[in-house]
Amino acid sequence: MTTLSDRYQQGSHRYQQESVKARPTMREVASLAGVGIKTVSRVVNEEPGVSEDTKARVLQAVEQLNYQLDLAAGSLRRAGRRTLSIGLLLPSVANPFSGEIHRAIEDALAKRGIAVFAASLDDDPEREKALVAAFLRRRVDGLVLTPIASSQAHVIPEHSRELPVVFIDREPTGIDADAVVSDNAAGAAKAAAHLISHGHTKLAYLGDRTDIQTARERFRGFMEGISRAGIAASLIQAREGLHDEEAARRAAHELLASQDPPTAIFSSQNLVTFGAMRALKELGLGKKTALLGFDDFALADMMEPGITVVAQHPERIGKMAAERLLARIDGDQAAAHTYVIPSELITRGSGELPPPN
Amino acid sequence: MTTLSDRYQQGSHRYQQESVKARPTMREVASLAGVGIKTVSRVVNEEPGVSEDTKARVLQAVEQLNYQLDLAAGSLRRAGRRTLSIGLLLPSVANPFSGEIHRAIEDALAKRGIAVFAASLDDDPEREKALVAAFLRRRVDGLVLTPIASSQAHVIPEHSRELPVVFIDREPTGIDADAVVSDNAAGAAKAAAHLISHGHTKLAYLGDRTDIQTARERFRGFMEGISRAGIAASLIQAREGLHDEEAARRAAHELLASQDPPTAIFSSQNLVTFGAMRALKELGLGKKTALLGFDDFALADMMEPGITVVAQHPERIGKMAAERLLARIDGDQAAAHTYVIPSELITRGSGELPPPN
DNA sequence: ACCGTGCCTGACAACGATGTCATGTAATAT
DNA sequence: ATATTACATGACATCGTTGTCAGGCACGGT
Repeated sequence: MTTLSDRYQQGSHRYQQESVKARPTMREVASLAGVGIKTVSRVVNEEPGVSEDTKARVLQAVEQLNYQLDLAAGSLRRAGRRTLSIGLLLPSVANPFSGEIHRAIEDALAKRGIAVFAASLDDDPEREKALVAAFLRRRVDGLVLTPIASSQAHVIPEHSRELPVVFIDREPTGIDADAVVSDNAAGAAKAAAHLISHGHTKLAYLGDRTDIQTARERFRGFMEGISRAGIAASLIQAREGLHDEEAARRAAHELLASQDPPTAIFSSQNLVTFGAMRALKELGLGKKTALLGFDDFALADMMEPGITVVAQHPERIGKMAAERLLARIDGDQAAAHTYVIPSELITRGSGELPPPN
Repeated sequence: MTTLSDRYQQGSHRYQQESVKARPTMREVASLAGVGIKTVSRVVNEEPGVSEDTKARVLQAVEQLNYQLDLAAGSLRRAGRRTLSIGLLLPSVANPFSGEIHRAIEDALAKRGIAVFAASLDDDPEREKALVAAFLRRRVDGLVLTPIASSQAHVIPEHSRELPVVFIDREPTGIDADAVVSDNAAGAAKAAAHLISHGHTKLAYLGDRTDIQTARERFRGFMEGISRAGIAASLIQAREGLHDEEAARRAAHELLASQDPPTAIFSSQNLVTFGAMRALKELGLGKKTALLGFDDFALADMMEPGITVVAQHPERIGKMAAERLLARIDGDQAAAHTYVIPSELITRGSGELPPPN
């Protein structure tokens, strides 16, 4: 039944029977302070209705024993069974774009004392399902996730539909929930228009795997930008399904070394942009063929020439996702909505190179 | 008493009283399967001693109700009170170096079904203390943390000394625990030797804040490398306390624009390297003054010239930290030990530029 | 027949906290 | 003086699970 096992092998951990006293419980604090256990609960949770006097006594006992509330135990009984934790599912925690989103979410939730479980999906639908299940078993108060499976309908089980979920980066399918995404199509269209405005007509499109929704959106937007400018789609050379740097490098290399090479390249994603940069460098075309990438990256301005990009705003995506999630946790019952964070064209040189006359 | 509040404002979340049935409990599964609750527990935890027959019946009920075990509730009673979660404290989850460590740890712990709470410290001792406390309240099974406070003695409360903790990147102070670090001093010495072997004698050292242990180690190692090569320390221009790119840029700019500029620069950290690269570019010295940075980074090989670095191995640090943590969780009582992950010099051009003759 | 010996199984208490509710006490209104 | 109200407090059941332990049953050996 379990695809990824979620148990815990019984270890041989022995208790240390030394002088170290065990973590104190609320009961012990209560008896030290000479009050009832419920009063301690009120004090540590800053609930009203405790006299200053008693409160001081309790806090003193807390201090003395170095008492730490057990949130997990409390959540068992707490209204709404809140655990003060949420699950965050990213393509990979090692991915800098994801990292920025993660950070924005952490900051927004820290104010409310909510901790974040993070996990990496690797664009694998199996993992998506298994990790969502793992977080559900931990009774997280909400989920922020980058969907990958073709439908999220079976990812979130029936009885958990009331669980607040916000999708990021990509819109979900088969389920009705908030989403926060970049304006992928509009951004790509903007890129096309920019290259065209610099005189290019022979454009190349390098795209990611087509099972990724954003990749499809960017392709669609790019082609719309092309057609709006009155350029024949037949002039466009498109290569899709490029999921890593090496594949992108090869594809770019082939295109550029062909009879009739494109004069400008649009790459739909970071790794693809890197691959294209490599190919351009290999062929000595870095300062001749225009390049415009989707996604900003560190040191883009330090390249020769600087790389022009359509930048997304991961920190705004993260912040918005956290806000929506909090609103849902607080009971917002409004209809699901997709929030679009506008992208921004940042010119740095590579996208402004003119075509050879 | 609480510096960073860790409570949860009572929301106005209303329960949906619709047809959606609540999350099922073990008791419900038991009664559907016609068995005792403990038997269900045995089955879902894959404990031995249940007949195939009963097991099948239970699994069928689990399936039918879409039952999900509540790990938090279980951990209340479970031996050793394991929560199957750990806390990870990084400089920032948005930092790519931290991201790679994070990923390695996640992968190593996922096999055991352990989830990771991640949080960012921003090199702030206050946050370190508050976040450790927050994780302690969640009864994590262990902690992996990048220490920042001058002593960790008061960060980990007395009664939690048995809690498995592994420090990464920097060694802890005032507490006896495992640590996994890079060979900072040796790596920096290697860098010094490398630059010297290419004929440089007028070297500059650009370093981070001196309250950061690794920064001090790298400085120490660098100066040792210098003196081992028989070069007078007076020939070295050192600037420390550079914590961001802009400060590093300014410092590098000043040094390079002085009367007697260095012919080679060693930068002790990523952001410092970026600042130095900027200064070199501004002054048109990118292909004249040698540069060698501590820490590898994306696109280092795409620069003109490629940037030579002493690369750390974040994925190995993360893996080792996770392994040590698991060992401690499983009861390993061996004396605390610091594991050193060797760094690696990667030559790409910038570090091999000769001094002007 | 009788008694161990395993193997399955479930009743029950307990984990550490919070929600409910009753109680006690002091302050205010009548 | 008595009734009313407000506040402070703690006893108790309870959240969903796991550890303990005792009981029932079938089997084989005597």
